Amino acid sequence: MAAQRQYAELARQLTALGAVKRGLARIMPAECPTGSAVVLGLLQRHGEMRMSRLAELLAVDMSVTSRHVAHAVERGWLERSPDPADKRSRILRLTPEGHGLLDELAARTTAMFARKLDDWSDDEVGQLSAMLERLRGSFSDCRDRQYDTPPAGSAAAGEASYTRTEDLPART
Amino acid sequence: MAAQRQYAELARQLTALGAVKRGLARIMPAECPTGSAVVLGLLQRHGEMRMSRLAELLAVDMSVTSRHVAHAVERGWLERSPDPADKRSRILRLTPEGHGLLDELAARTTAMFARKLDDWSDDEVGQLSAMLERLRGSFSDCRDRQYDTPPAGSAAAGEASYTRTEDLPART
DNA sequence: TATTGTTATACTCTATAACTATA
DNA sequence: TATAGTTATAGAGTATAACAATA
Repeated sequence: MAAQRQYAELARQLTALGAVKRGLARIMPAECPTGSAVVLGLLQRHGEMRMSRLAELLAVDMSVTSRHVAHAVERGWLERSPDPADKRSRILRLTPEGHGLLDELAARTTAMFARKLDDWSDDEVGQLSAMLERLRGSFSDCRDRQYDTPPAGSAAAGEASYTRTEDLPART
Repeated sequence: MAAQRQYAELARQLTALGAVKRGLARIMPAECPTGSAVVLGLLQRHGEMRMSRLAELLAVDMSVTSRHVAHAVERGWLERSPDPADKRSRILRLTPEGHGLLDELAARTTAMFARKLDDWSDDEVGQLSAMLERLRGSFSDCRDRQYDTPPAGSAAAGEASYTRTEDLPART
């Protein structure tokens, strides 16, 4: 539990991160907006998966995911094959072109960070990543219930995943 | 200087921050998008100023700043008075309504963070803010010069402020 | 001629809602 | 009836370019 001033400061820092994100956006290769890059990155990290799983990892609505994926498919970076187990679903998989683009992306981001963060130690970069990871976790946890008494043995902050905005618990 | 893997991880964490920012966006009062909130916050923190200075603090193009300000002026949260020293400029100043909205905003963000980050210590929140501040600094520094030899006594990373995209040093 | 600020246009990311196909 | 995914539409944030007024 921190003081109000600290929360205000954190909010300011977070909303001011736009410049950093635009810095990342500027180094994207042609035809590849950040959205595509993130999709490819998740497929690289987690392997092939279905749309719904990807939407979950992206933490955006599935309609958004669908568009990002369509963009990448049109450019040959990934393919959608039918899921034999469920004909409604499609399996997403990186193509060789997708892997190639990922290599290019890694090279560019590394070059940029190496330049911008040349006075950051290995450890400091790691600490920032870790804190951001934790921050994301704290926000996606279901700490939204402003109901006073969480059911007895409460696992209130347990697993909960939504791939669609409608599935979210009521906002107020 | 960190390893490539760490840079990739940092890039991932940064691009995945959307969910957190949307969390903040959701608690905004009616008619008040995050853009307005940030503008008001900067005026509260730094006092009255001109458009160009605000654009600099926001780190966005002045055309964007102009729209955010117009939105806030239309709703009575701030006023634009002519600058006696330069008839091209306008001085921005918070109105009482603007101050009132800022109070409301502070209350809402505090409530949200207190709920979401209830297991973060005061110190941890402070550390994250500090690292984000430093990150922003590292990115706005003019470390973009990929020209090999910075002029002798180089103050290459010195003061540099742009309020307009056109004013930026060539991108490649 | 350069600078301050505004406006018009376009692009990216996102959500909501309506729809199709399958379970 | 519910779920997986797509598409159409709209809103927020941003940049670029053209413009007006002033320096």
